[in-house]
Amino acid sequence: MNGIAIDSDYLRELSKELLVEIRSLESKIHGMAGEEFNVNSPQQLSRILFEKMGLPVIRKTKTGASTDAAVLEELEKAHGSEIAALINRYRHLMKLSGTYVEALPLLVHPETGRIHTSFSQVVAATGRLSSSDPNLQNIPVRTEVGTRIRKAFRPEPRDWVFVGADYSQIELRILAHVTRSPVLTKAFSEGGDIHTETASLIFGVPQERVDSAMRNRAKGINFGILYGMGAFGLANRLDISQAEAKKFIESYFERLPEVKAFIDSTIAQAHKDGHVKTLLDRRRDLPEINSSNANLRAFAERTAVNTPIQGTAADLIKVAMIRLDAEMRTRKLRSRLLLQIHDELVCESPPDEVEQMSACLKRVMESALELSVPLIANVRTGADWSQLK
DNA sequence: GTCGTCACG
DNA sequence: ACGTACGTGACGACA
Repeated sequence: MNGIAIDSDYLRELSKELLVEIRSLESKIHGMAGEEFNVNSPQQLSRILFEKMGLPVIRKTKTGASTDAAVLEELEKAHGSEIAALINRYRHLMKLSGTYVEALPLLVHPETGRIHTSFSQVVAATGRLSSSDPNLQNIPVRTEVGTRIRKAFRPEPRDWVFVGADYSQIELRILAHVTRSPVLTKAFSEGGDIHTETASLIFGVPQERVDSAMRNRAKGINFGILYGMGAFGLANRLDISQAEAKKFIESYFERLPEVKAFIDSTIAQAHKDGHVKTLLDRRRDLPEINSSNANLRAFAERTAVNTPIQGTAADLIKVAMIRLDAEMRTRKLRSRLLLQIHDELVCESPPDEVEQMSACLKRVMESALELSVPLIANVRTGADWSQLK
């Protein structure tokens, strides 16, 4: 209903710049391939890389040899393929140009001058919202060009300010709550860095001795736990051997036995009930949890572990949104809630309401549910969306 | 319409 | 022996 304003002129300028680089990359790629072809066609690209240039096939898809970003990276690193790096950059720019820079200005509503996404409450099986036409929950953020796209989103009127708030480590805090793990609880209560803490624990070194590689591995495990990973998945994600990954996982469960117990009991309960529930009793049926097909069954078991966590986070932020709306009405604020991005809320406020909205967001989000660990919401303000990070 | 790919949490 | 981390939506190619 509210919609969010974008600077279309700025995006059109950005578009021109990106197209110049895309054309230049394209002709370099054609030059190295020795012929013109459609770089956007995985089929044609695959013929060039694996047949004409004789590069090794790294992984297969249903229909042929994979050319995804990880494959191209490997071709570059391990086989010295210069064309691979250019293709990855080309793909990146095409993606951002086609999906965002070109598309968004066409979606500005003629009467409101804003972009109006649709949020659905009934698509995602975990209880998350989903956003479409356009999806404003997947606006780029991880790269330099991504940041420049976020700059196009501006408060309107122009002297207003974006106020954004995101939950810190919401899913791991929920894991701490549902497992009652003393180790996780202590880490979150003392306010340290959870991945460093985890690394210290599973590698048996003091936190000051945890380097970035160790922290990264611990981070991989922490996320993997939430997704029901196995050793193979973790090994791939962290680019380590399966045996090594297995050791990390064993070490993790040895130090955090309550997490292991939660996973096992959740799966057992799912087999009994045919469904799992979130903290606020949202239910997800798992019709394939007792399937005789091992793949389907394993998938359902991972889902059984993930859904109570992801779904509780979804419940939690919905409670916060309802209370925020109530507060805004009570206080007769002119500020508007614009976006929800799973663990984050983005609002726009007139200058004289920024302080009040910031405090309100923080308080409402942090008190949405009383868990056994504190909830932390970090609030930021900015003159465009890129400044909220 | 399906596939491969890739953007986000 | 096998496939292999959860949840989404959108794009271009191709049939």
